[in-house]
Amino acid sequence: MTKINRPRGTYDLFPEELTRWQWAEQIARDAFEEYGFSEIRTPIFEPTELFSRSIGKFTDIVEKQMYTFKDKKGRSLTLRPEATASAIRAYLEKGEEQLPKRFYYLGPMFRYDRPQKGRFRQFYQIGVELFGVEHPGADCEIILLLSELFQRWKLKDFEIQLNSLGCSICKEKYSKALFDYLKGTSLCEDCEARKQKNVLRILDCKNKICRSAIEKAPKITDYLCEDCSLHFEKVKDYLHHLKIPYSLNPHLVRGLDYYTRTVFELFLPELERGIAIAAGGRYDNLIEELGGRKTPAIGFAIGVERLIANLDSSEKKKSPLYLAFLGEERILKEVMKLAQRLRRNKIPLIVNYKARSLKSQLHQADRLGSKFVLIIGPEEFEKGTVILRDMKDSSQTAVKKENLIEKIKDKI
RNA sequence: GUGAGUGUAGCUCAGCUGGUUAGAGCGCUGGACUGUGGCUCCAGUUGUCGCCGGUUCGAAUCCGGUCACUCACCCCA
Repeated sequence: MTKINRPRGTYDLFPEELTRWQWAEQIARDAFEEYGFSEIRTPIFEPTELFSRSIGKFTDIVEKQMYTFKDKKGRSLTLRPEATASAIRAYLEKGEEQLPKRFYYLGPMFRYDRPQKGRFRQFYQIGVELFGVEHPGADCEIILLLSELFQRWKLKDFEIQLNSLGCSICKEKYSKALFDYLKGTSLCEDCEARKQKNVLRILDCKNKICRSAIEKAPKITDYLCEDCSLHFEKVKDYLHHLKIPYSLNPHLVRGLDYYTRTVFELFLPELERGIAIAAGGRYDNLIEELGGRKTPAIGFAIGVERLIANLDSSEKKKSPLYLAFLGEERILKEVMKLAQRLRRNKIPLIVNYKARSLKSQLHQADRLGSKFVLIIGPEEFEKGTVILRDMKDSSQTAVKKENLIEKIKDKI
């Protein structure tokens, strides 16, 4: 039979790697709870329209990266490419509750894209959403939380880039100004198209032609209305006050159309070609656009694969005990009974069932990383004892079965 | 979507410009060591040479196509 392989852009996680994932996830969960965020889990697929309406019809994500399919009744469904829209949908569907609301989530997202380093078709995001606080303190708190997380993950060397896109009026005004400014300048093919559909994205283009065209272009922060400008000043002020370093990047826009006012991205310097490892921003119009009341909101998402790839702490998994036996069936049965007793006392262990040389059993225990091995052979069987072998220093003692649990418990 | 590189044993890879039995290390199993791992030595074990087609007396090797993986562009977290 021919082997079946995993789909392109996906990967399998084995126990060795998962200990790092679990470590990182636990740190995130703890931090979120401390900041008053609670977990939310939403479906992995949603009506296609949820994403086309929120992310923006002319974004790459919606135009060419979604896993969209029809179910048996002909409904168009899409594997979620991100989670903000889902969180809002869930919040609205349950019935808008008292604000503010703080959610966090953790789970796989899906984008049909050519895989490469740090980019997968199924990838994990950890993120938070805060609904219902317009105050710039919320922006600061969200960025503080993000930076706190990276410190706890022992990645102190990050850079947070910050910008403000303003409200829809500022955005509109600036878009026009930028459009006018770019009239007559030649841009790359993609940006020529963006000019019509979404001018702001040109700021983000890495093409040399566009970069030089943009260099002297008006800055969006000069086009903010009084409220938005004040809001942005406050955010920066609070960040200073809390000593959270950031750098301003007036070219920072996001790939999703729903952002307003504060936007930010987090980079690690070691990461070549500057891909963001986490990003987020405010989306004050989105909840309304998805059918709710007008509700200010802000959030971020972290790319977990990119995060894990930068962790160096290799948390060691503790290995179970290994039960070896010598002789025939009745001794194995004795071992199985013993295993049952030990497990009931919460001692993790692995039983060897195959009657093979003690040498090979110890070899296996060594490979598995067991710190201790229990051995029962005919001799021990007769005497009602068990040999407890410490793999580290090769010392071993014969222990009466009755005392075994105690003995093991203070050793491990 | 565009471009480049790579597909040979479970893993990492060698195999020069085509030549007959396709190799090494690691791993795995066993032995030296009759009930004691990690070191050493010895033996054994493992292959549609990614797939399809072409050139040739002969293809892992050359050519075309195809698929997969990796990396970069693009995009994004």
